[in-house]
Amino acid sequence: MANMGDVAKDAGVSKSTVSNVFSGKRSISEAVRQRVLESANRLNYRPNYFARSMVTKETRIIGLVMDSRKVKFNQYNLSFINGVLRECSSQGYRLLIDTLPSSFRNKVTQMTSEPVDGEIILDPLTVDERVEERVKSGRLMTIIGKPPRKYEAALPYVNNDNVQAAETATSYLLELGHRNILMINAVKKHTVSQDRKAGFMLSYSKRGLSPDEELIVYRDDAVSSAEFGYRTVMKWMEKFPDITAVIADTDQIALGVYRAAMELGLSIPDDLSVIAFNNDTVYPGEFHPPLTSVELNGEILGQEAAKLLIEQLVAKNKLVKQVTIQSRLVLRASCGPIKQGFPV
Amino acid sequence: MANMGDVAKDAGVSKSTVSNVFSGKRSISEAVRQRVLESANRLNYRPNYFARSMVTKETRIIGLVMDSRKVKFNQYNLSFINGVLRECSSQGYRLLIDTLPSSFRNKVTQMTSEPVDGEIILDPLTVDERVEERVKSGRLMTIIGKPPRKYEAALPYVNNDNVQAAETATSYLLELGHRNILMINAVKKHTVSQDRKAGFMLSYSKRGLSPDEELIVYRDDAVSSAEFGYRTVMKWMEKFPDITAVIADTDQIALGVYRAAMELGLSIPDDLSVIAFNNDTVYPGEFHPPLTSVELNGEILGQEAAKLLIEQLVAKNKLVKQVTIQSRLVLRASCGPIKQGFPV
DNA sequence: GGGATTTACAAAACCAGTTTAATATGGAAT
DNA sequence: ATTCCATATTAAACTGGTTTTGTAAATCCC
Repeated sequence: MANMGDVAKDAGVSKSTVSNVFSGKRSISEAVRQRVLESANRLNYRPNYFARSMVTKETRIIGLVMDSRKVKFNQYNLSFINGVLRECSSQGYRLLIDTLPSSFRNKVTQMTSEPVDGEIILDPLTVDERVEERVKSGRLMTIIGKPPRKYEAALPYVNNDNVQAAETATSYLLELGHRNILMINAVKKHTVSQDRKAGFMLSYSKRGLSPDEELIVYRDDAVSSAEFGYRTVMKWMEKFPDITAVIADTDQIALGVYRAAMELGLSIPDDLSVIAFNNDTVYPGEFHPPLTSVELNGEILGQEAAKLLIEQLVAKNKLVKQVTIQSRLVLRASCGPIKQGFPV
Repeated sequence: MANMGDVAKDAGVSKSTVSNVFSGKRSISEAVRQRVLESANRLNYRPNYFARSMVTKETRIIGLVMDSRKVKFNQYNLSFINGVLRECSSQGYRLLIDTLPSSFRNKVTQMTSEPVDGEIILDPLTVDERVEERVKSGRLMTIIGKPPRKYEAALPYVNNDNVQAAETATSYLLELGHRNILMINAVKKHTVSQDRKAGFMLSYSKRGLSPDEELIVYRDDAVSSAEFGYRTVMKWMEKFPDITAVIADTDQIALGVYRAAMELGLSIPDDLSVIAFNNDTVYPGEFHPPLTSVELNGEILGQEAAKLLIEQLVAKNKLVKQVTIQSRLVLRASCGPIKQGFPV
């Protein structure tokens, strides 16, 4: 592979001239420019990515960091990624998926700086060592979701207003007369579950009510979403037969809820109302009856996160900015007023 | 940020000693090793990724190249990615998503070598400039799917046996007595559509039959999958009311087919049999009746592709290897024998 | 028309690592 | 005691770019 020196020699100019042709930083006469480009083309030369990055200290690569224990994107992550990707592509950044297990990364021989200008963190936890580590070494990042509380004021992030979202969903059901609402929440260690719980509680307390906290269930990430939704409803309905509504963490959970309802002979929405938080549904028309849901706009979140990060990268005077995307409740046909008359 | 020289000075050793501590290439006495590591830790030092890569000529990054016109992964791609990711993670490679539009990449000031050791190409086209370009500059790659014909013998790839898969699906329907089968094929310019067509035709011709070629429809990638499936069935059933079976490119297409069937008052499988090619279904239980499908194992394909690429990267004596993953027809409840008696 | 500024290019220093060649030390083998 | 060899360490060269500094020629300004 030809290098800059080879091209310089071939074109009969100095290395710095070739450099300036390719970086465009200093002016070069058109005649020389053409001669250099011609030589470069003949020698099939392109500037070495690393040599350049090493001295400019800029990689034009953004890292995407996910929970290091799982190495698998789900539907939920996919929407973020697509948003991030769109922004990266339009601003000329590449996206590096960071999945190396920390066991690997901590081996002395593997220990290196990360080849990125900044990173986007997915699925923040209430105590998150990925964040700790990056704060400590002063690396730039943006979080999708709410950061661990101790960094909430210090880090840029994009998030839905999850308290609000949960409150809206809960209030809708309360207004329909439901009182025993099963809340299938996100995984407990994820920050989002705290906000959802808060919104849920808030909605009750604003009406002078208080929910049975046993009806707040946290997802177990070892079980598949649909399966967890199914099992939870089957189990809880047995213990609390007066449940008349379910709020599900995702539409995939809701899928399991639907299946359980069918199996229990419960009609949706007559016997059971269902709402789900969701990103961009894959199969929007696949629920019968269509699923009432809180639209979370994952793709927008991803795009805004990338935008925010890149803004930080190019800014000289850093400032911590946080973006909130409002979600909205989309009414379809899976919720109805509570049945009057005798309980089942 | 501290560099190797700083650490060397702090630990009272030479730069090359520090280098060897971190690379593990030459032996260092335990006492010195500890001293260096301590200094490094105190100075919060880690070796610079680029400086190292520049001289070792190894990045331990794999590129994932998708169709540059679309900057969006679909469900179908997600399964590949997860497979690739799994392999990368276990072998210590990072994954770089390459989405920069060629308009960007071809600007002189943006022209650089790619910071990867090798690449995985998604959705190969019958004429594919991404492949051309990489072959010309001698870059290592592995393709998921069948390469353009002219490179079929020259490039490593992993693929399903798509001729076989299509033949199996078609034969199953022909054996059930169906003769007018609507084939909703992949996008025409994708190589996979050619193989699917071949298998479809082959199945007919083996029985001395020949299909109405008007019943082979190619997907339009401008329309969403489910929507395309829906529209196509609505349109074709009007023109060819004697269609009794549909083979769909993906399960998402099948979703649209189901919807169309419902709208037309056709019962599945009594009036219409449906088969889909699919990767890892997100909602396996979501079809009523459950969808008979050709399981394509996207995740395995992705993993094998990464394995194949990494194998190439570390091998001294290059050889072109191609991997075929057999798919299998999973019978569920969406196909049945053709109805006897009067046509509708 | 003479000084100031701009333009076009080159030489050398620099970025942060690795690799090579050279040297010192200690132990085993002859 | 001398040779041989393995181990441990270093100085210097090298990777392939960019940036700084320097300088000659061209253009600008009054």
